[in-house]
Amino acid sequence: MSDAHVPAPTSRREQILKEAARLFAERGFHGVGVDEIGAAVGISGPGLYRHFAGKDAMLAELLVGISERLLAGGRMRVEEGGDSPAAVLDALIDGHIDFALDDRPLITLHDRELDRLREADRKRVRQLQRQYVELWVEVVRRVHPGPSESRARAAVHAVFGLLNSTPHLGRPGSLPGRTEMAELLHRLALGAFGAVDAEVEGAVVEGVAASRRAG
Amino acid sequence: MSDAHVPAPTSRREQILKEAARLFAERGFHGVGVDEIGAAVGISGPGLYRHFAGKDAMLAELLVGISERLLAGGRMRVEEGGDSPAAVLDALIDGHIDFALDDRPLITLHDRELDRLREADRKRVRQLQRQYVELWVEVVRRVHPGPSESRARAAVHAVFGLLNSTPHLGRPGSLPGRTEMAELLHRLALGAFGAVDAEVEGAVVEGVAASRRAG
DNA sequence: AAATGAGGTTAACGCCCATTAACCCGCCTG
DNA sequence: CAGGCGGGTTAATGGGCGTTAACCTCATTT
Repeated sequence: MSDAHVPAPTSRREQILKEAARLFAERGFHGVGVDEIGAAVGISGPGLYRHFAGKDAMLAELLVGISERLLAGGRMRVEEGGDSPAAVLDALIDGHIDFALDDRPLITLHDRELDRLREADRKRVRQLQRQYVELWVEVVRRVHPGPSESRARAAVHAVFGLLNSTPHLGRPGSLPGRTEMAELLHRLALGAFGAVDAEVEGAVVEGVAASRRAG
Repeated sequence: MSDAHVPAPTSRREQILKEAARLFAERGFHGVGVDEIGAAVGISGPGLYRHFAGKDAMLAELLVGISERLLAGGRMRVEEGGDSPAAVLDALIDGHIDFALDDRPLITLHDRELDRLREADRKRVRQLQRQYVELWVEVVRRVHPGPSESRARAAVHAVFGLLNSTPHLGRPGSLPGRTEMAELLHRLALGAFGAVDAEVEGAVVEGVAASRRAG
């Protein structure tokens, strides 16, 4: 999970990153000016250059950071709950939900502004993302051995979309609070995964039966 | 409002919109220049202003257009298959999947660049989106009467996230082809909705039982 | 007490880019 | 064949914005 338990210097740097993340998520990387970011932390304009090489550097640090933390968290959960695959999947889902609910701006940036990065950073982020996906795919396939790998991977992508849907919410009040939301998302994710190999009543789909035989 | 109901010449204008959509989705609204859009359709630069009032106008027309078509399509399906709620939900899901799979750029823009619109257009788009969501909520609640309205709405949002996940795909080849993908997404969506009120084995959640009694 | 450096400030520079001006050409109508 | 006018072109304009320069001021160190 997050390292919130460590007091953390909460230095300028981090404060800036936090505000920048919020602003980037709200109005897009190109849509927010350096002056705005500065204003958000009380200093103004080029003062940011004492802490970062430039606007791009902030985005890069944000995206690499989030990807690393997601992957690290996922690996931790996989190692810890080694007994039951289903329990591991539960843990992965909960972890991702915590992330989506607590760090909305970052989740948003994660798949919105990736292409604004320099080649090197972008490759690194993509690699981390891929590893995270594959982590999930392995666990999902242990719980649901039926479907082919490509189906499992597609399902994982889709469930990420589901879990990351919280940023796109409507007006507050029309939706459940955080704890109920977390529980609901968990259910939805499990329900989706469960449907990957389940035969929809009455209509057995060829591909599924075939891949199950091929196992 | 738009004069889209007129058959439409299918000419320049639409060609421009199509390319603009692609570019906006790829690099973001602020990330793509007018000259690029022009180049994509063979003319260059300010020639676009013979067809649109400005860059903003293109985005506005794209977003309003997509929202209107989604809502119109949804309403049509609801009216047509009036017999079984489950059948209507199936139709809604299929319709949305077709959209997500065929008009990826638009789906992306749909929830990425909404805030770049002028107040009036943005309000219109949001209203259309809300109506579309409520359409789904009603149908879902007919199929799954248990959960509260806010839960149903959250579930709909989440399933949208699931269905719209296709743009974020990895490298081609690691994922199923279009027809298998459509079938898989349909299953996942149904599985998710089915899990909204299903009691996860062993653990009955208070809220669900309560809202079911309250009907 | 002088020196240093971290962290700010405002002013200036320069590029990018949307939009506008001014001008052009070919078609279709009268 | 005159005259619009739809659809383009290139050049100019002007604002926004990232980045750099030059300068300031405390703390802390020596």
